[in-house]
Amino acid sequence: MKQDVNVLDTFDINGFQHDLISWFETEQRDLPWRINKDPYRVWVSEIMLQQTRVEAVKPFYKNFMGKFPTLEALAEAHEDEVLKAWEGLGYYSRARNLHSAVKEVKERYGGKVPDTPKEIGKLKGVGPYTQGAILSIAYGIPEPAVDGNVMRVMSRILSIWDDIAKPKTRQLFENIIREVISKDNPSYFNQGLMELGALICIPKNPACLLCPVRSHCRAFHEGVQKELPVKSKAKEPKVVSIVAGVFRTKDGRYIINKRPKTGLLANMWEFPNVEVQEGISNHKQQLAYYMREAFGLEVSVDEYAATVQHSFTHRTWEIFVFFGTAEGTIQESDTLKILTPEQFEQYTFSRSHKTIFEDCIERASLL
DNA sequence: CACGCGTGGCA
DNA sequence: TTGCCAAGCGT
Repeated sequence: MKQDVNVLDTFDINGFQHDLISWFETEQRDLPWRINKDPYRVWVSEIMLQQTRVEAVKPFYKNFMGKFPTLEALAEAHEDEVLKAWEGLGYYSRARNLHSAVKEVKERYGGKVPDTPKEIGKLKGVGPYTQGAILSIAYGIPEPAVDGNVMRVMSRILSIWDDIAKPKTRQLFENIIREVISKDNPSYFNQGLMELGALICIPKNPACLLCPVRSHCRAFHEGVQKELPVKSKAKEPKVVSIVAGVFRTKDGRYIINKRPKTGLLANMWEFPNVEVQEGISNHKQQLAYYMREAFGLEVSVDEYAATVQHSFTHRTWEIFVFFGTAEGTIQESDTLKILTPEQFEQYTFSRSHKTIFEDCIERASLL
């Protein structure tokens, strides 16, 4: 523990705090979650901002707060409504965990967001970063909120060469922040570090000449700001081939089904599809076989429609899409629906499957 | 600890 | 066009 903070032995903590907070006071962006310090509003913003850019979050946040303006409103909503409001933002378990945690706060804490690390850290979806962010921003409690920005900024300021991709490194920075955080204004200190990381101390080509704390920056003085932070690379995403069917019924509706409730894109709707087995080249045959085995449906797989590429951080989908038709009466269920194109609006899809609809529905209707 | 989990912007 | 991310968390 003491070893962690040896890097601070000759560091001007007070000067750094002052220069950082002064800069944040005048230069902070006007953002919808900075209107007040309502812990619920701060909480929602912190969840949405996980691994997501400010510009992407803004419209979702405004819409979400319009629909669920208070903790009680969100607690009383149905999960489907919450997920619908999250549609397109990504990382959907964030929405489910937030909803679940908000309900717990309502029931266990009478609707007041807890203000201790112990209690708040137990809430679903609230990890070390979010815990510190809510405590410092909403309650003014001097807890570290170490995210990617903070690790990048502080590794440059203190010239720390530990690999920030390693989980252990986050703890090193938490120990450092505990020493350097402003006890008078932990909210602006933490937000200032993140704002600096977003606007000035950016990953590539940091704007050091505009930086309010460059006089405190060891990497700048050593001329190594572009080599920090050290971050090892993730391995290559694997390519998964998928064959999917846009099946139309006689009355012009389309078959969709619901994904499993765990794993990738849990609970989202999609066109029926199956991973292409190694060594199988007849995609149409495999899809027809799958429809029979999975849904008990006899379908005709007709013409090739398109190949849709969709990349995740950890995997790439290569989706071969075919048009087809389904005969006879089909039994709808909780996980199988037959929709007119207009009805698609009411169901939640991932971006990749939306792409398929937009590309294919129109064309299928012309066949 | 390593991995799974989305999306859109930008060089 | 392709690669690299951006205010992490759960398991």
